[in-house]
Amino acid sequence: MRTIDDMDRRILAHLQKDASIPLDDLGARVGLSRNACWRRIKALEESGVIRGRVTLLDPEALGLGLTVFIFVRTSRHEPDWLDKFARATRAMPEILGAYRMSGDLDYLIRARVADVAGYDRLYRALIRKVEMSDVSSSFVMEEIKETTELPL
Amino acid sequence: MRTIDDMDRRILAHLQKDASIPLDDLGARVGLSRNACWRRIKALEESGVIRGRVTLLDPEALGLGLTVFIFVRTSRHEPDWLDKFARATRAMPEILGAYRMSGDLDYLIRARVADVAGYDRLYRALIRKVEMSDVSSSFVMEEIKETTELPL
DNA sequence: AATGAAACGAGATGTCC
DNA sequence: GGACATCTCGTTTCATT
Repeated sequence: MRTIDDMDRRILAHLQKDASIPLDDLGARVGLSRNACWRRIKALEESGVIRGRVTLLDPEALGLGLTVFIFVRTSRHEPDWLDKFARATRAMPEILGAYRMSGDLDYLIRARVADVAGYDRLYRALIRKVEMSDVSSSFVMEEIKETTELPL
Repeated sequence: MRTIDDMDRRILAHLQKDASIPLDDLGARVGLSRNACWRRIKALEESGVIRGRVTLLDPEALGLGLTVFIFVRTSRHEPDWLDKFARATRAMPEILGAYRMSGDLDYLIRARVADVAGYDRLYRALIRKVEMSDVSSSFVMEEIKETTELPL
């Protein structure tokens, strides 16, 4: 794996905020020439530090005004169950995140839907696909922070 | 606000996955000329549907192997407290998401840290900044799904 | 081994029909 | 939607330290 130095971090910090910044500008900001930047970025891509460049959309504008967290407990702890759960959540586009947790909570799901009716559809589809003993949901009233930027 | 039709959705679906796709390829995939694609994208940017283009990084490669969810209850419900909480979470780069919730849970925080020691530092920094009556955390054992793609 | 200057070429941008 | 001209910017080459 590539050793990431301070200059890499500075470059990544900028790219995390805005991937469409020209190499000239980026170089000027971090104090490097255009192709020194370019070489580092390419190396970071090849080593897998950079996962990709994506376009971020406004959920509100797309009619996805409601974020919901779904807390799941299950009595079934076979690997088979996890497999089914993983396939189900990955196949449902409303589900943005799914996590197996420590503690007494077993699984946590983060999803985006239009409204409460949309949540209900998601909920029904989910329990139809995977057996769950205890499901409780909590709606996001206010999104205080939401970022894709990792701490560097 | 702009009305988003089916063609817009198809374009956005591709851009959400990969922002660096050439306009020619994008046009071929959705069945539109490069020019038509370009015009739509520009309109979607100006109307705010497209928020921006960012680079996604690999947390593991950056030594951020641990995702943690922090559940917060507070006895203080003045707008002043929320203000302080919002400023604190926004200022802490380890915190990727912060939400005011419905139900008996008051606030939920999603964060990325290196390890349990890193979590402890974050926890201490947080309670030093904002008064909280009840904080409990749960660590992510397995990231089953994590995406920035919204359902279209 | 990493950098910078310069040249090259692909693709984005803007305008025409 | 297509065709065009222009120009920015990613990419390659090479010299330098």
